[in-house]
Amino acid sequence: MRRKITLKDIARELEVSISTVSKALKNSAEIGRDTKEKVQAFAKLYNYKPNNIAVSLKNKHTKNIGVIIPDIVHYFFTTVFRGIEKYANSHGYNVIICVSDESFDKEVINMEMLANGSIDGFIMALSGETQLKNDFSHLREVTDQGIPLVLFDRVTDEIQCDKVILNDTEITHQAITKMIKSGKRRIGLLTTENFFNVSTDREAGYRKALTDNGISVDENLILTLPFNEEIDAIGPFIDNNDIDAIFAVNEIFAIHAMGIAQGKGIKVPEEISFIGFTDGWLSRYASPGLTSIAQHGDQMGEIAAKMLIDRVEEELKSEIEIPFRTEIVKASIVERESTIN
Amino acid sequence: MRRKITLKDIARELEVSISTVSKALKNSAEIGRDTKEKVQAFAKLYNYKPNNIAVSLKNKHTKNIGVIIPDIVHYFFTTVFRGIEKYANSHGYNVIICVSDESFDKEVINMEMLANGSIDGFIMALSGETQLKNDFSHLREVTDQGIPLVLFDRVTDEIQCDKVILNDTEITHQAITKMIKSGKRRIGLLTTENFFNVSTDREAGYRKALTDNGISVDENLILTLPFNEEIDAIGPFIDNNDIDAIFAVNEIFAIHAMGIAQGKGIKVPEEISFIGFTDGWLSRYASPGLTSIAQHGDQMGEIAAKMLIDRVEEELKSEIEIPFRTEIVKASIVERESTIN
DNA sequence: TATTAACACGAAACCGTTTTCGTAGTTTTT
DNA sequence: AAAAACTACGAAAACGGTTTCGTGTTAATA
Repeated sequence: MRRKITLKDIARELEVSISTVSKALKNSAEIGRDTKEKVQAFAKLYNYKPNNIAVSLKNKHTKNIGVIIPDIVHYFFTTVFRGIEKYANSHGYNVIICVSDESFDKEVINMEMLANGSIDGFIMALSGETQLKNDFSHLREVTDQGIPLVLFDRVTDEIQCDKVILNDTEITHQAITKMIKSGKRRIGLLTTENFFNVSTDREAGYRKALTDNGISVDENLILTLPFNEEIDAIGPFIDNNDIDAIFAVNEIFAIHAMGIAQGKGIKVPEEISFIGFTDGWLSRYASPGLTSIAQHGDQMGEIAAKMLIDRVEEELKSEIEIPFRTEIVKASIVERESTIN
Repeated sequence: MRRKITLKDIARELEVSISTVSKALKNSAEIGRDTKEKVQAFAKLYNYKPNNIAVSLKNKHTKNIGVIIPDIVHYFFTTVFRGIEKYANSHGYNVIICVSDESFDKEVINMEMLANGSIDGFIMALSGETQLKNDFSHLREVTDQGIPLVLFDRVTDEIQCDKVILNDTEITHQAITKMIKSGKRRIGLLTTENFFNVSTDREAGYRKALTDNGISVDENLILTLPFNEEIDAIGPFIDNNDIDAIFAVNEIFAIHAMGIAQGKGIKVPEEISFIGFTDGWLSRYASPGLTSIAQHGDQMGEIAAKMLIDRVEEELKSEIEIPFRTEIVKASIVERESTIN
């Protein structure tokens, strides 16, 4: 079991000083040709790699970024994560990921674990509980310390930082308009408790699309489903409201509702059509295929990672403050067979 | 922008030495009551938290574990990850995750990035390319350095380390036997190139189940689908072979095949039944629901994390070598409507 | 009262780097 | 030939902790 070789080992072996070795390996002009070659050859031979931890301690930055998301077994978040990881890795950064599990406490604990030197900055989407409690002191704690933070998707106006969001309202407006254009009038909305900023935004798009098209909003057509998977309400909801289309704020609700409708023998999309948020595996492989809103998670992740890393590296070299930005990713509608084209 | 406070700051402010502060905060018996209380109060007031990096450098372990998986937008891997993260977090460890994207090179690069002090050990599933090339030198590199490694699911006999695997052969045997018991005789197998150990094992279970039940294996009933999503072959495969059941080594293949069969108007499960590996969202929300093999990813992840952390912490306190173990997780069959009960 | 033990704390080494600064020895300049 | 300027390298501080060991004070023992 070969132990890792250090600068000190090389220095001792080659009878030069540690500083000489360090400089030689960095190709410093201070060091003579022969010494450089000797050191570099030796280092290569013994496969020397600098110890990341020591470098981090010295340089005061770790090349790690912390990601905190509410859930990992979730299509959208995994695609965002993939985008983050891709961008980060190609820029020499590693990603430490923590799952808050929609819990405020876990979110706080995870942030505290990472905020003590482990990472150069955070990328996160707020947990459900955090949005519900409306308590962001842990975020402020972190930004006050000068640790860069990028929020994505589940964001808040309470915190001044970089953000990446989707044009939720707009894309919902488009989707609902599309349904109306295809002749639908009694369009149901399946949504979650509106402490989620995204639910609120999507509902706003829904309402505006209806009124813009001269249809008054029937509150009975808006079904708020609880946090857990309590979805028995969908059946009666469809039956009692003469519904001819359903827009759902997530894939699961949409697929579920479509399954229930099909079970009742209602024809999709002629009698009832469906659109759901998140263009994931379920939408793709449902039968009929589910028309859905592609959130371009990979793109959101890459943008978030770029914003964060740009800020981290800017802060290293200059003292000028970069203003906070909010980038908006444009969603798109992926048409499949659950809607009338 | 308050900077983080250090031991040195506290020492200066309280006019004691750094070592006294350090000991006081650790409640060392060496330090007097009054001094301890003074230091602890001050530390609490200014929210002192030790710098992780400095502690890591000193202690030579980081409380980080590295996870390398081939894909993140993938139900099974995310559940394993969730298990790892849960166990690790509750034991004070953070998880750095890298995605190899089924690429040998990325796997190597990721391992090298992390193997230089960033982590105390690895948990990984081999990339497709690695299994194809059969080149595990990067793993050996790491184990030779004494860095603990746990392989899960996609493993290899070439490397001596802890492993967590599924009883692939056995559960496939059970599933196929179940199909036979329900009257099926022409059972198709949808599989991938057999450089994946899991594909090989599952195929072995398939073959054995048939012969054990007195059915000879018809090689035409085994369809090997390529790495990408080239699945046009499924339609003709069903048509030409008088197939009455299909077992697929993953969820996507199964769902796809079921969709194609339904498109042809073949009745599921009466005329053709389906079982797929991975009990994910697709299986749950397909219509009819897909009978599937639950791999208990959370459990695999927790076991892997426990094996790794146990080994890391054992190595800290004693020099005795723990023998390598292979834990086998028992899959189970989740029955839904795509099979005859 | 002299000796020993217990107590409370500080100095310093150490983890593995990076980086500033000082200085022999050599070369160039005048 | 003396002064100035390079060249090539080493010593040492620093990053922020942990830990060993030494020591001055006080309390207990003989």
